[in-house]
Amino acid sequence: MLEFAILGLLQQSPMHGYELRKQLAEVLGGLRSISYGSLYPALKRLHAAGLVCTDEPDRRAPLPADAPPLTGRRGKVVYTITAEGKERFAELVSQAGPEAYDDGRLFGVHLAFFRHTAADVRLRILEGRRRTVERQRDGLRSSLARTRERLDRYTLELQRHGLDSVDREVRWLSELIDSERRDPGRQTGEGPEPPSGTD
Amino acid sequence: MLEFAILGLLQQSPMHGYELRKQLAEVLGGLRSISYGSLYPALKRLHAAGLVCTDEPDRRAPLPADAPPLTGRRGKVVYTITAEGKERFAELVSQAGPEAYDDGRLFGVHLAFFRHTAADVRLRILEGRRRTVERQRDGLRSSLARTRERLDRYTLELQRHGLDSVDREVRWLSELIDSERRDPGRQTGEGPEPPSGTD
DNA sequence: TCCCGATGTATCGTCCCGATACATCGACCG
DNA sequence: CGGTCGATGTATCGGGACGATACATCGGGA
Repeated sequence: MLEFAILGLLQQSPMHGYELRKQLAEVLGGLRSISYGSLYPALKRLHAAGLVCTDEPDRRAPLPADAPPLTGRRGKVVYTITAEGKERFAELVSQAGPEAYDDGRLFGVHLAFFRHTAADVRLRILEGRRRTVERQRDGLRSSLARTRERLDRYTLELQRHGLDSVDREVRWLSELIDSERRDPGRQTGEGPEPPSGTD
Repeated sequence: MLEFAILGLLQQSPMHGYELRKQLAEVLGGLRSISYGSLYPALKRLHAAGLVCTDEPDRRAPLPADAPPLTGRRGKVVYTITAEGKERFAELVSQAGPEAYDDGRLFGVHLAFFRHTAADVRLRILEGRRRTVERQRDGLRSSLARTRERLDRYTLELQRHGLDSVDREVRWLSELIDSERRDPGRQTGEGPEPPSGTD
């Protein structure tokens, strides 16, 4: 998930971890920002996989355990996406497996990079997500109907509010889907499928 | 968090892990259910801490690494809360530190056990949560105002929807708080503070 | 009878998080 | 001129939660 988001951001321009985190928070909807404990390991994984590279020479690897803990100049590290990284990102964008629908955050990241996504894949993702949320809504609704008498006021309120939220999300997704259907080619931008290519 | 929820459920009646998971999903708002990878380690921690006990004799500990992987009868295990567990739960309920407000799930669990919670603590928790969500809302709102022109339609929609959600949550909390203020002693039930005790 | 799905317990590797430590830089102030 | 304070910036650690998976039991239908 995080890797996907990082690749998407680095595709736009090279960045520091710090900056990356801020952009990430912005893209993710502002409410939940990513922690450094997630970000740096993710960057390390991406670097190890050759999907990003750094301008930092090699001050990273050596450092034996007995050295005083990193009291050498620790400069900024700018991360840049590689050609493999771009390939991988395009792959992730176009595949959009069903796991993208269950996790709201992964869906959010996908949505944030929709301008890199082909119109048919966009529709697939939106509908998949709607299906997931609809299932949640139905489960919640029947659970609420089943347990209406057994539960106290607070639990009931919590479930009512939750049901209202998912219900609104379904409607929101439906609006997005409708608008997508009305005007499929809206702003694909730089997707891997130019509109002239009819496969 | 999970420990808190488990103790709260076991307080009502002893249960299997499987059953516990279903109840948990119900209490948590139905949308996100807990996985066994969380549940069983949590039960193990609680058992190690002496907060719950099992009816299972001791088929658990031995089993050296070279034995064929657990081909002995593995029966159901009923977990029961201990006296220490009840104490701990009452402690967690009444303390309700500020960390309860940041995490929506922890807040949800607290809310689900509000009938075990004293009225003043209830109010404190609700207001703390509202403050957290208000901050989220304000941050999101200003971020949206700042970036309105730079972002594409999809990201904007995502943020608009997110803002709408937190806004609704604030209003929902405000209604709960108002109703709580109007009628503080509503249904404390079995809280550790009987209404006659004026401290 | 035999298999299949629901029930049920348990672990593994992985991801993510909060807390923390450490380092650099500019600004403001004495 | 120097000091410190907050923003910027990199990095790790322990722990919690998750998905996937394995294993076991039991009832019912082909």
